[in-house]
Amino acid sequence: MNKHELIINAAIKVFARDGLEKGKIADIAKEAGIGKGTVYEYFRSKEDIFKVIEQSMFSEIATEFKSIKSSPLSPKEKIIHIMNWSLNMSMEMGDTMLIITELWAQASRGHYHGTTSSQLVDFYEEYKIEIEHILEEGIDAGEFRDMNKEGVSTMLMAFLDGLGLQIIIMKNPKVFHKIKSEAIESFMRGILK
Amino acid sequence: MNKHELIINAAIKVFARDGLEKGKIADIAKEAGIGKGTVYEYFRSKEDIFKVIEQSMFSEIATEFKSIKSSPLSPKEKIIHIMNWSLNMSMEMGDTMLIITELWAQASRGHYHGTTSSQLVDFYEEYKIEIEHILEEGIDAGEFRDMNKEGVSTMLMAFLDGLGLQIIIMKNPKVFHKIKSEAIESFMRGILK
DNA sequence: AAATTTCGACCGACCAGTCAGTCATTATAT
DNA sequence: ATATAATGACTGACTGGTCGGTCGAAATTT
Repeated sequence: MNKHELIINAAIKVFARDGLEKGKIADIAKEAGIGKGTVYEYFRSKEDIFKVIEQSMFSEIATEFKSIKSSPLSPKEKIIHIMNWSLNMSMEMGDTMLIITELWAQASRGHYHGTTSSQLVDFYEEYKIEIEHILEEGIDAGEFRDMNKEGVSTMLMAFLDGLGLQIIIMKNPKVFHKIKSEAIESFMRGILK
Repeated sequence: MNKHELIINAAIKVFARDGLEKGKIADIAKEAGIGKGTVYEYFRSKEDIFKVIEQSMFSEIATEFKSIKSSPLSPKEKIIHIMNWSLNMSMEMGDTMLIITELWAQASRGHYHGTTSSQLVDFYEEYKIEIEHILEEGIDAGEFRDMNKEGVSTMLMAFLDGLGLQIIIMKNPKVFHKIKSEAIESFMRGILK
């Protein structure tokens, strides 16, 4: 297999298990079945490896959003689709999802270190606006009640993050298949006309 | 001031700024205006300091819940009260709240390290049930629609966590005062009869 | 009330372990 | 034979935790 990818997959496993700080380069190398030095043939630093993982998560989300945006679904269907997709992703992505909590922790420290905007913050800003557009469409189309769009958009993202966290933390992801439909139902009731 | 408390306050600041791993004992000591050795007169280890902070967060929440439970509020009012209180806490607690993301990251790694249940997981389990009771009361009283109580309870907690995260990450907490009422409104619409 | 002793909170130099990143050497491919 | 890739022993910076020593205050003796 392509070494680059091999290292990334090993790193995802190790970071998910031990976190970004405690996850050792030596362990990533071992997990990938290569020597430690070889890791540095493909990546400048540990930070660099993490950045690539982060990037691939964001780009997967970006791709999905683009496809939703250009789909012929109604606003209501779009929101339901986003919720379904996001929750399925939380349930299926396993190790990669675990890394999101690392990103949250980093972003929360952003205040202090003058890192005015982490990539994650930019991400939230961007998709908040995307969702606001969908809500607007829905209001205009008479599907949704009138609402504070920024509020509801923030809510939806908060909601998906929070459920993602529950899924990651709790051991029994099967329960969530039952919960998912209730969650979507309940959220939609809150915004439908 | 009481040294124990002095150290804890300094540690909250340092952990919020740098995280549990990168936050140095030397910095905590400097922040507290004492020598490094003195820190170890009051705490066994860095881990120990963190545990105390964690504990105090949990006990604050436990106290509030106990008071809600024994209050004469209607189920609907109880849920609204919980949402208000939780979101205000996220907005006002500042540094202490930043530490919650560290807890999330730790808990998410729990899978691997056989730490079958972190204190955080136990916490979620417990309050999920508390909320289910309130929902049940509300259904019986005819205030709430019939619902999958476990699903909605999980949802509510996910929702509060997610909004807490948004508040922590985004720079402008003022926006949330506006959003808060919309969030509560929208959630309640989802479960009211 | 002055001198002496005891006490323990406080301190920071030090130690031992850890780990990211380097580089001389070896293995492999061309 | 040369170039390229892979390696892991090595290094140096870093930091959690230790411990012998300091010093002001409280207790005790004179």
